[in-house]
Amino acid sequence: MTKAVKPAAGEARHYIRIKEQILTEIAEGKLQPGDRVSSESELVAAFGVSRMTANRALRELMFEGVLKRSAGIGTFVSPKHLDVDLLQIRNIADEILERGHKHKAAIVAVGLMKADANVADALELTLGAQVMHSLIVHMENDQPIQVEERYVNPLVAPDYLSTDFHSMTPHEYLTKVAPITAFEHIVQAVKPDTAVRKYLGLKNDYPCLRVFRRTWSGEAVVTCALLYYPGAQYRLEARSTKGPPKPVAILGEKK
Amino acid sequence: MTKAVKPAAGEARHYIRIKEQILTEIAEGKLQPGDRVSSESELVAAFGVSRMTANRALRELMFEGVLKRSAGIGTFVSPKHLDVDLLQIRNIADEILERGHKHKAAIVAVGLMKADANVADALELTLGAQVMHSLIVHMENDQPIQVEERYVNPLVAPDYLSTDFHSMTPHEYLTKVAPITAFEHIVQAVKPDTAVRKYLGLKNDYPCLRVFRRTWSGEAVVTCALLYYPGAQYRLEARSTKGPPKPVAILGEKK
DNA sequence: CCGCCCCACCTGTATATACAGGCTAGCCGC
DNA sequence: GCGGCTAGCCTGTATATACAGGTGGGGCGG
Repeated sequence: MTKAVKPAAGEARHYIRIKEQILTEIAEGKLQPGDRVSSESELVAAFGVSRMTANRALRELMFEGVLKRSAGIGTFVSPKHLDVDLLQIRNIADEILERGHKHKAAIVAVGLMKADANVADALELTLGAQVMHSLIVHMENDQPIQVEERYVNPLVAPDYLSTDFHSMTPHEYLTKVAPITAFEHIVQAVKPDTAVRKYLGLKNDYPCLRVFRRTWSGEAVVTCALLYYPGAQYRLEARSTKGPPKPVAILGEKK
Repeated sequence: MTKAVKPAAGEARHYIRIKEQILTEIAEGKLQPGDRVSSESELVAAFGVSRMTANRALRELMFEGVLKRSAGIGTFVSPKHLDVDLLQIRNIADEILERGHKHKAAIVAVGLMKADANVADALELTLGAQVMHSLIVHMENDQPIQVEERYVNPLVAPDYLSTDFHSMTPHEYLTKVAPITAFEHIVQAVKPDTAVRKYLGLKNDYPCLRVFRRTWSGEAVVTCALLYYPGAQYRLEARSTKGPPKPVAILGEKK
């Protein structure tokens, strides 16, 4: 018995190394949804850890929705759920990176403009006030997956326009400048207009989720954004006091 | 040392009992946000379990956002259990009545059926278990505005099928029988299939919001519903501490 | 050939123990 | 009086071990 010792200082914890390896293999496609993952005892042999450590790695990945486990059978990769959101606003770049893919932003337009009635209303500014505007297409592995049109309140984030959106998403920048204290989402199914179709490379009648999102920081509206997701899912959950938020079953296009 | 033994058959697992007690004390207000929770070794003494078991209970509650922990200091109740009140599920009949319109339900199908894989998974029942099913079209001023296909867990609401859905919506009945403690929504933009198109009287390529909703009452899944809304909006908001989420501007099909 | 039982493998839970490292209060020496 | 050291409490991680209960396959007996 090799009496496996604590990881040397600076090394990642054992259970984290196991989680990372499994996540890597999923990201690289070596493990596909539905595939069987190494059992606890196989991980014990492979990593030289105790079963409790392997158990913890797998159990946490189950909590996180990555794996499904059932006693007597084994551990399996969950069906991919690209959930756009879960009650907190997530950064699309992070989500893409978590899936092990490459994020790129194509900047279509950035500049100043005068608020029309809709924009002024949404940002709670007066008609004709100067607002900042950006139109960005987010790509996952060079495939467009989100059109983001954003209007920003210059009183809250005056330096917005000088951000390098290739290295930092608008959302990332704004949450750094002004932490979100409230948000509002309005979700609709729409037929995208020709411009959006072009950006996303969609056929004519492909339905899109359109999310209209406003965020506040204290009393002020920071920004409103129009987000178009082709065929995406938009997920949220909540619980009142206890209650178990369980993983996800999709209940597909039944029959 | 009392050589604490496995819990007797039927009893809840030790770590679950600890979690439940803490959650109960939070629910009853004995523990307020920011309060210090018993340390692992105090729980060891109080429950007669090993520290690993107490650790698991606290760690999972941290994962679930209920507690915050920091080494050397202790474990504390997290501020704010996200504002679920704002995210309440509303009854479509009430909404229609609030708009001053007339609500009517057209009952397409009601009955028992065996759960297929998708339904069993969603309701957390075994494959082939009997579930109750209903398919209802909701009308606003005789215009169809929602298709509601619902699967109900008979263990929770055995009398579901004998409800008169003309005078009470399924949702209304179910919330009376089993108060909701958690829910999950998955929203997608879809092209509805021919059946749904027929019920809603839609043209071919009209995009629809499809909401897949599950609700829990305690540990049990009460129901899962597939809701189709033609061109509807689906709105949610939340705030973290204060922050004013104001009414809505739509920022329509701009340009 | 069919059915039943048992065994091998898997996860779920629990225990006792150990070492690490963060944090704080209090003591002790200068 | 003040600064530094230490003891004690706390969480974080890891190990070896044990028993439970679900699942499926193979072998054996009728």
